[in-house]
Amino acid sequence: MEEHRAGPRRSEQARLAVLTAAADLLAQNGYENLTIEAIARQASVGKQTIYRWWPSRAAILTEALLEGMIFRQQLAVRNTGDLRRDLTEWMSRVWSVLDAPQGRMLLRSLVAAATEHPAIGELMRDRLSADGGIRARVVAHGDPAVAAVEIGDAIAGWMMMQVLMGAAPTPDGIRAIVHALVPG
Amino acid sequence: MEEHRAGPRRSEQARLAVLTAAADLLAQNGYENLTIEAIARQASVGKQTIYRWWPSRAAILTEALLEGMIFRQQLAVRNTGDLRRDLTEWMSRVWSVLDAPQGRMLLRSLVAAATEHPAIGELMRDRLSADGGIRARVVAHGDPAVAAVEIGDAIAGWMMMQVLMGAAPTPDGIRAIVHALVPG
Amino acid sequence: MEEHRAGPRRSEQARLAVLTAAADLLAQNGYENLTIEAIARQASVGKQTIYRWWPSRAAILTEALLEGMIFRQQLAVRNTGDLRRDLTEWMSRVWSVLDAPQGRMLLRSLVAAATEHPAIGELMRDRLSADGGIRARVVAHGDPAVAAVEIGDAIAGWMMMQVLMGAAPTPDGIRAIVHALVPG
Amino acid sequence: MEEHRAGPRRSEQARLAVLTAAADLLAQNGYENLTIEAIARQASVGKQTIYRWWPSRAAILTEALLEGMIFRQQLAVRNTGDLRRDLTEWMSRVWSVLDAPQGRMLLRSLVAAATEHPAIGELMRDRLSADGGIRARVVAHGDPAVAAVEIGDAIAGWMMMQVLMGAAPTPDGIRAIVHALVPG
DNA sequence: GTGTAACCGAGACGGTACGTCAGGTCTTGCT
DNA sequence: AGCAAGACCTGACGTACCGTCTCGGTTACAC
Repeated sequence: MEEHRAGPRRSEQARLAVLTAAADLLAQNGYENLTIEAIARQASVGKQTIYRWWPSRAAILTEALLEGMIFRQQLAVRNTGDLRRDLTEWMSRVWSVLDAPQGRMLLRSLVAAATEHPAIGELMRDRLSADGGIRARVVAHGDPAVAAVEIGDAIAGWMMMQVLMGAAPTPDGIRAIVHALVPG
Repeated sequence: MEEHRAGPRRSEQARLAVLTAAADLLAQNGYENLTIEAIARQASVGKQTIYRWWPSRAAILTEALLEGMIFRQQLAVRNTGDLRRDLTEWMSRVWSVLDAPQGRMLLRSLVAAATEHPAIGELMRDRLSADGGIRARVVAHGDPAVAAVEIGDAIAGWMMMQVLMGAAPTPDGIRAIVHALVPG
Repeated sequence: MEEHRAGPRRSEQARLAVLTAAADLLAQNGYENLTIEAIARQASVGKQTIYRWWPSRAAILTEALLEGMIFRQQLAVRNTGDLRRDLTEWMSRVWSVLDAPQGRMLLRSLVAAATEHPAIGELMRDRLSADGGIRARVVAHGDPAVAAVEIGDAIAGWMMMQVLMGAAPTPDGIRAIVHALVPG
Repeated sequence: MEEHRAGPRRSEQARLAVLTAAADLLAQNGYENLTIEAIARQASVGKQTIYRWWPSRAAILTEALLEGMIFRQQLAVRNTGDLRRDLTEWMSRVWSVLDAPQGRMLLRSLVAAATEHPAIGELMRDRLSADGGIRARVVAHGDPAVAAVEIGDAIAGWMMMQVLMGAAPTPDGIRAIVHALVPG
């Protein structure tokens, strides 16, 4: 049975204002400088409204990620039949996004958030492991299902590693990792 | 020519006390709760002594890593002739270290620190990419030099990814990623 | 029209706790050793609560003075008809207060505070210049109104001077200054 | 018998540099902002040299006062035969000195220093109580010796009071206090 | 309609940590 | 042994946020 209750329901407007503000501030200042007070200020929302609905900074970001307010792009992997070429091309596109003014900061921030909240790690993996039908193609390629998952993680992990080291991945690097992971 | 100056020199005792305290507190409380004040307290050192010599929390950790106060283990990759088996065995050993009471927390903390300080990312890569002569063996295996580097990063990145997602890597997972990266 | 605002009001309890703590610590340790942190600690109040409402140490003392938490005594000048005798007697009483265990320290502290905050100087003048109807009597005595003010300041200034020099005023000294200022 | 000792004697150059620096900084920044470190820096002197020879900030100022580095002016009271006129004229001159750019700050600073060190109070009294032969003239005027001292203190105290209250003394005020203290 | 209970914005509260400044002591190499 | 330089530990500074709380105002269902 549903619980019936008087009074107003949760304000969708406030919820969206918070998520938007959080996403904006994250891109501008990085995770370390993302404070609840700043989010409340930017969103013109009382602090209590935030504490009422979200248990942590990371929870806000998780929701913002799920709402598509961060990493909005749905980068699909094309299918030309050549898996290596498709993956290489897809990774290049992902990198061009991350190299945009605040892309690096954003990814670094999300990694930081993930250290506090595994769910964010999973969301990042999903965004960075080229999941659009790739798995089936990897399996079709000859690798068993379990390897398909691991290969996705390796791709995502490799990209994270580059960002954490402040490295700018070269076309050669991308080609090499794809060749190593997906034998022609 | 050396610069000669009168007056007291930097206190090696204070330096080591700070690094030790930082390493201990990191393992106990995680990076988010690692404060300069706590380090100073634990090390019986004035805050100013820390601010005089280190520009940031992350810089302290970098130095502690380099001094071998964190991840002390020198996990060598054995050479039985079978690269896949050697790597698999090495990764399992690394994992058993990370699964020790504070291993996971430590790695997560270092990832968080790396988001603020790329040098820490590089140090982690070195510790996690099985660099002891592996590169030569990978090259001997048929992959070009560039791929050897990328494969190392992929291994390290994959492990970081598992930790961030809170996943406990299975023997199957390890075997799969090694198979994917190092064709028999 | 009054300004209406939602939200919590200023806590009177915190305000009084701060003023009381400040007065106590002043009497115990002197102005030089009166720190905001000690006041906050003693009053069980956050430092920010102090900084929110008072711009300086001296402002806290001013308010404490006005609230009668320092120099609580309302030392009235009696009127026996003999102005010289009344003033002499009043100054002796003031001195006995200042000679009490912490009286000297308190006055010295207030002088120190006054060097940073003229308003405290004015409050001290009021407390030390025997203003209760004296002015009218001085005027009635033959001195013009302006001189009445100056005579009050001279009395207060003389007492401050004695305290600053660490001197213990003698009955003779008091009698002499009263005679000099108020011709019989 | 004199104690013979090896090694260099106290450096007069360092001593004067410290006193000069202290006097300059006092006039510029006020007593509250006069720090040992700033004096050492300004005087190009090691902190230890200061701590070796002076027990406190106030002791430095006392010595600087005695050396005539502060309130250098020797304001003499003239003798035209009219004591009231002479005192009034002298006080006006003192005030014009105190009203010079840093005069007020200096006096306020000295008062603050006196709260920590009675000797400074006495030095100020000497400078501000018109001691040059005035005492004899006051006595000759008919007041007993003790009153002469008190009258001097009252003059000095009155001036301090004006400075502490941030008041600008008017010619009328000066005339009034002189008339009150020195009956024609 | 009218309670009434939960929502909302604002922001004060007791705290913790920040990064800086100065205090007073100690150490080093020079003169 | 005095000196300039400056590292050391200590502790206060004034600021930024934390997470909790208290206000007045505003819905929106339940009676």
